Amino acid sequence: MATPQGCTHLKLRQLGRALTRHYEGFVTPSGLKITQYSLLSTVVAHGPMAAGALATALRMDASTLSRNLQPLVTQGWLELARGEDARSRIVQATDAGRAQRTLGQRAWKRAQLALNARLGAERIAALHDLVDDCLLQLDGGELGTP
Amino acid sequence: MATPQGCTHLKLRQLGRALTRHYEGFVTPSGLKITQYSLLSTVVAHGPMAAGALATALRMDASTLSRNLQPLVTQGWLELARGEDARSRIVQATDAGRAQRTLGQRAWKRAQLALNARLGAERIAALHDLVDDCLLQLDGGELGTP
DNA sequence: AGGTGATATTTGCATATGCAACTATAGTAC
DNA sequence: GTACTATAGTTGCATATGCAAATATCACCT
Repeated sequence: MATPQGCTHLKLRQLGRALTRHYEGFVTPSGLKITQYSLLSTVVAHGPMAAGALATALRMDASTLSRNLQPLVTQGWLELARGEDARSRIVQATDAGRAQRTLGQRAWKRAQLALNARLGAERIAALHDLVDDCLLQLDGGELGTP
Repeated sequence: MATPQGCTHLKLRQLGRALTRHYEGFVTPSGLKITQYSLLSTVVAHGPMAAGALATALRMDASTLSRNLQPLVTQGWLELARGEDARSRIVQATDAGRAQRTLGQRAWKRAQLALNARLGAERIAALHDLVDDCLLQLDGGELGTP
């Protein structure tokens, strides 16, 4: 029976920082930060969606999303429209946004393949499965708070 | 042969955000944010160390560390001293810092055990191993940049 | 219609993150 | 000993992150 040693959060953040450096090296030259690419790409892939739904999909606080959208709106890659419900904002990509996403996607693909090569595709696939499992578990009952 | 699907960085950040919420629920009441606890705990465990060494240990940019130290110095938990080399700053814990770390450690332990229970100790142990492997690989040659 | 509580988003505040440029010091070459 | 280079930290800038509170709107009840 394995007993985990050390802090999961710390380990994950360290790897996160390392991965950020890795991806930024490939993606930033295309004109997007990797976090911005994730956002833009999600909207393009999914189509117009309410801000709240986007935040939920990315498991991000709504206020964080609200601010993270701003640089992309300023660049003219995303725009906010009113939904039927006047409270909600619909996030949608512009033509320029779709074009930029295509650029970013190429850069992201190179980054991902380089990562697979560096760490081993098997290891990455295993990591993905494990992370997906954890996310599913955590999405369930929010019983974890004391 | 498994081919990884999706973006490793995005998955990891999503899990990171979820874990931050989980740990903060336990650790923040003790007076520290989880990131600050990691920093304080590392310094207490290791003893006085140069800022650069600490940044390297945490795989964090030196400028990020420099700023992250400030809240802890302000609280009187850490202090900066001059090293033999007048360029370097030695980071060390105060008595209050060691006491605060003990408090934080109890809270962290509860958070970690709750996480183990929630996700399964086996799964957490597997995740730790995988993350450690990745970190080792990435620390090697910085050949990943295009 | 008016009041009440729920929902969707944004703003205030504090912290985290990293790159590039800057400062200060050390080491080295001449 | 002065000039060049390397090293250690900090500062300017931009972005990312989340909680609590504020705002706007909706849904429902009376």
